[in-house]
Amino acid sequence: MNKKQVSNEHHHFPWDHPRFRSWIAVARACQLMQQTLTRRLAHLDIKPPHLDILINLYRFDGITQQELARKLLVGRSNMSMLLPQLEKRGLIERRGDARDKRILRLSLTAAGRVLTEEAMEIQTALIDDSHGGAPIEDCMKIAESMERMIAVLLKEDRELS
Amino acid sequence: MNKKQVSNEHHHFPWDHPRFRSWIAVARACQLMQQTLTRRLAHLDIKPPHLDILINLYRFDGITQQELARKLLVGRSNMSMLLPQLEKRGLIERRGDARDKRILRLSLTAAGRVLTEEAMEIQTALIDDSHGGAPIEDCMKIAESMERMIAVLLKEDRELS
DNA sequence: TGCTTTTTGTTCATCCTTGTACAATCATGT
DNA sequence: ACATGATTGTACAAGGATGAACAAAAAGCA
Repeated sequence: MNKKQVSNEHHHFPWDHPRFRSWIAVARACQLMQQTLTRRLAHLDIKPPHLDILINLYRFDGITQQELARKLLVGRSNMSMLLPQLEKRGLIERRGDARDKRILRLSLTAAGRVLTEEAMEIQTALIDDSHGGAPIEDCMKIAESMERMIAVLLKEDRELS
Repeated sequence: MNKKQVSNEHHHFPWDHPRFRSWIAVARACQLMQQTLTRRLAHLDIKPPHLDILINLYRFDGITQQELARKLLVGRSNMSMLLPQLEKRGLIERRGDARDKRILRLSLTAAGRVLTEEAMEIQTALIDDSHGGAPIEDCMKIAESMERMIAVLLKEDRELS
């Protein structure tokens, strides 16, 4: 009659575990969010990965490619593929560092800043839309859970390197 | 001194909005989860997309490629690329339907079922690990929030078609 | 100083994902 | 029955992400 008995029955399928079901929902929501954001950004001719980059350049002017890749949880080679595109479009600038000639410091151009602000408004509008007026406290709770998970998973990452 | 005054100041940057910060955390957690799962599944020679397919075949035997693609929120062409691989490896079977010759009905082979069970254990273990003993009620609350978002975003999807 | 190791960014091959165009089959309406 | 439109799966080209191999530059150390 207690919890242990109930959970020791035959139905040990993953989708019967609350945590599993919950995580599947999170993953699907992320997926849908990406797809919807892709559609809403289409007229600006950028995609979510580009926006991630632009937002970080907006916040952290002069960041390096390495730091940027680490923040976005992607490989350095990914930045090497995407950043030249944004540079050619005149949205960002890459300047070599005087002290360390390996480093390229990134910053937004005026045009890049304008486009980033426009895109960020689209993203925040989408986030507000999709949350459908859910209470802020729920968001805070979710953020805490997610940040705990991120910490755990990042620790596993470090240990492998 | 009240909340309204505080939030009406100059700092209308997205990352000052609780919902925005919360969603970024969700997205990053998903990303990390995928990467970690990829590593933990490597020795089975499958990746998260394959596991998604296998789990759905495990649950819904005889599903069609179309239905599978819809459940996974991916395009039909994606299934056309991945399923032949799994079929060649002897993990799944594709049989034509008698009544509707367009349809291919999918099912797991014995080997596929074994591998799926093994992979599902890895995934549930990872989910449990990463949640670090967080209370089940929190997971349920998160699941509810995410499912509400999914409903909203899916509705926008339908309206576009 | 000179040698080794580490860090930073690029290049390349590979795979995943998408969208479009297409062929086959079915459903619908006349 | 027959023409039209919808649905299902495939083929192909294009773009994004990854990891490994690589060159240049810096840091550590004898």
